[in-house]
Amino acid sequence: MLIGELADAVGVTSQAIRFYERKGLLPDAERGANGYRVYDESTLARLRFIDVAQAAGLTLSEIRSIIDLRDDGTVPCAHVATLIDSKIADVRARIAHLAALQAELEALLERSRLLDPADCADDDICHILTTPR
Amino acid sequence: MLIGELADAVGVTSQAIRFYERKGLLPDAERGANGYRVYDESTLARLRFIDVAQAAGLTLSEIRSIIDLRDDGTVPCAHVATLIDSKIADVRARIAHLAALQAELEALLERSRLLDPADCADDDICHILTTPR
DNA sequence: CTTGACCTTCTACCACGGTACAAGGTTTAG
DNA sequence: CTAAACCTTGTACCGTGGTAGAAGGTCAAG
Repeated sequence: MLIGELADAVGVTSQAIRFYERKGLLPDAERGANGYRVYDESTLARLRFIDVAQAAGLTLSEIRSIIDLRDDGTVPCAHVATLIDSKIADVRARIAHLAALQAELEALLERSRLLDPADCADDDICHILTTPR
Repeated sequence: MLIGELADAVGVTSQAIRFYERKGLLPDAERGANGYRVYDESTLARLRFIDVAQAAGLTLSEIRSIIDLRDDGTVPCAHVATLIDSKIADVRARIAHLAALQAELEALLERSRLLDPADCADDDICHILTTPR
């Protein structure tokens, strides 16, 4: 399988595959006589794994840490559970932050309905944002 | 007021102020005889505005769009209300996305407790992530 | 007169996950 | 024989919000 075929099979670009290789997410590819990268099913599986792991919100370097364990012969389950655990904490924190921001923005929008544009002084740029609560 | 004093007054670095100037968030500063940037209160106010607007989740280019209207002599209220409105939609979408991710991660974590590491086959890298639901 | 703390410009770099060339080699079909 | 559709490498760039450093000018205190 050539890089373009692999790319089509997984739904990424050839460049992305080379990028993953450079980042150590894929092993250095076998080469044909012409220097072209040649792939088998195992790379297909690994790319699908990368896809699944990304969908689970893992970064490429986190995914790499899993793959590295695997390639060392270690079963990465415990590490993956730890990653997922801290990712959950991370997501929760981001949700809390965004929820607070949303409440703030809704209050601002409400205020923008109550304030009169004519009261918008030049030196505070925008009284919707700068009027103290 | 020199750039360092202004920076200290607002709680940002001198470099950040030069950065804002380059990005058009601050007017090109007046210069003293020695070439140093010299500021008055209006820049202080503008920096505080940038701070408030950033806290409201606006990007620097959105903030710039507000400032540009102001400098054109337009009262930016309607624009700001629009920005806030679409920012709310944006934040809501991100929260929904993160909430789905959180549910997914929690399901994965739960599964990691049920699966046996010994079942973790070599070719799927990590059965916690790849086992189909 | 020197030392230290400022200031100036310009350039490069950080994470993140790629994308977009350019300049060349190969392969396949017509 | 040529055109297209591949492949190779290397490098630079995207947005976001800055930070870091180099190489130099200025200013106040002692």
